[in-house]
Amino acid sequence: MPFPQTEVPGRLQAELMSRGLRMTRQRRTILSVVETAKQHLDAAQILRHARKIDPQIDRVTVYRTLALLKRHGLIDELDLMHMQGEKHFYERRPQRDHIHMACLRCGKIMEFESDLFDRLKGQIQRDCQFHIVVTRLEVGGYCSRCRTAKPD
Amino acid sequence: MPFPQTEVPGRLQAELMSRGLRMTRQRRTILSVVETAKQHLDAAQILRHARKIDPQIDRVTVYRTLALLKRHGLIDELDLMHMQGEKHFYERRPQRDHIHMACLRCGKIMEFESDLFDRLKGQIQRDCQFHIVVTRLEVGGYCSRCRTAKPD
DNA sequence: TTTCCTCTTGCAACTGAGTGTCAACAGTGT
DNA sequence: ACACTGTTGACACTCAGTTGCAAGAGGAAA
Repeated sequence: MPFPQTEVPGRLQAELMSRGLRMTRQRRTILSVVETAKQHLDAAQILRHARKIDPQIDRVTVYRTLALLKRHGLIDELDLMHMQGEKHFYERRPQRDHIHMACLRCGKIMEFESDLFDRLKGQIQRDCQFHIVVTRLEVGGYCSRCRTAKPD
Repeated sequence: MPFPQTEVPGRLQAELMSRGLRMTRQRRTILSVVETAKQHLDAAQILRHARKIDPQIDRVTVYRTLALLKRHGLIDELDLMHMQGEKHFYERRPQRDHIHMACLRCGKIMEFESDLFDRLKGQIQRDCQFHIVVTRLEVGGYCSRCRTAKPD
């Protein structure tokens, strides 16, 4: 996911405010959690982190804030190939889309940017006359470490 | 999704039997539903269709059979950008992977095959030394009919 | 600073997809 | 037909996410 250090802290908050949305104590908390996350977090993990800062925060507020951020295109929702049940994971939307690769053996999530991916998106827009808002490319398989000993 | 008419009827059943799995009445029913589906169906829809053929069939059996087919790589599971809640949709695994495009306005699902997509997968395998088992590329946006009048 | 409007929150109850357990059942090879 | 073993159906359960509503809190205007 985008390195926290390459991002301006408070960017999500600034974006929401510039859109005229109310900046509440709870939203600030949840935004800071999402913004400083070092892995992909699901809603329950975001709630746990947020409660370390503000123990009163409710899980409903987390869901609502994530929905808000998603609606405004500020975060992306990932499934990570449903490797850990049906939960969804979240990450700040990066400058450039990337691919998520999930190792079916060790569970590691890897990310990959590619010109071909960018070109593929361009082809879709042109050939299908489809205006792309969001993309999600997830790949399941075996990472270099696990591929030599893959199951069944 | 792959046109039913281009597929050998009973292919899924033949595949499962060749893998030494028991061919029960219920499995035959569910397989035929999946094989002849004309759109992407979720588990509940597959159950409903299956019950028209065999009213005794239980939803647990549908879930178990879908899991079996998925485990054997005979069907793919789709999220279709979570446009209709959290349900998952299923389709026979086609010869060649394709991209799913979901119109955020009218809900239409379109499919697209692309050499660039095939090349991208090759690049991932090479550059990341990642052995790909399954891919899912879903795109959300606005189709040609809806793009002129897209919301907010 | 205080007021007031409106949006947001927390709570509780709910929904709906999917899972685990276990006794009864039914394929399949002999 | 038998017996072994994998499969099914019923039921209760889990867990992510949603809804409705009264109370609370931004923040713009006075």
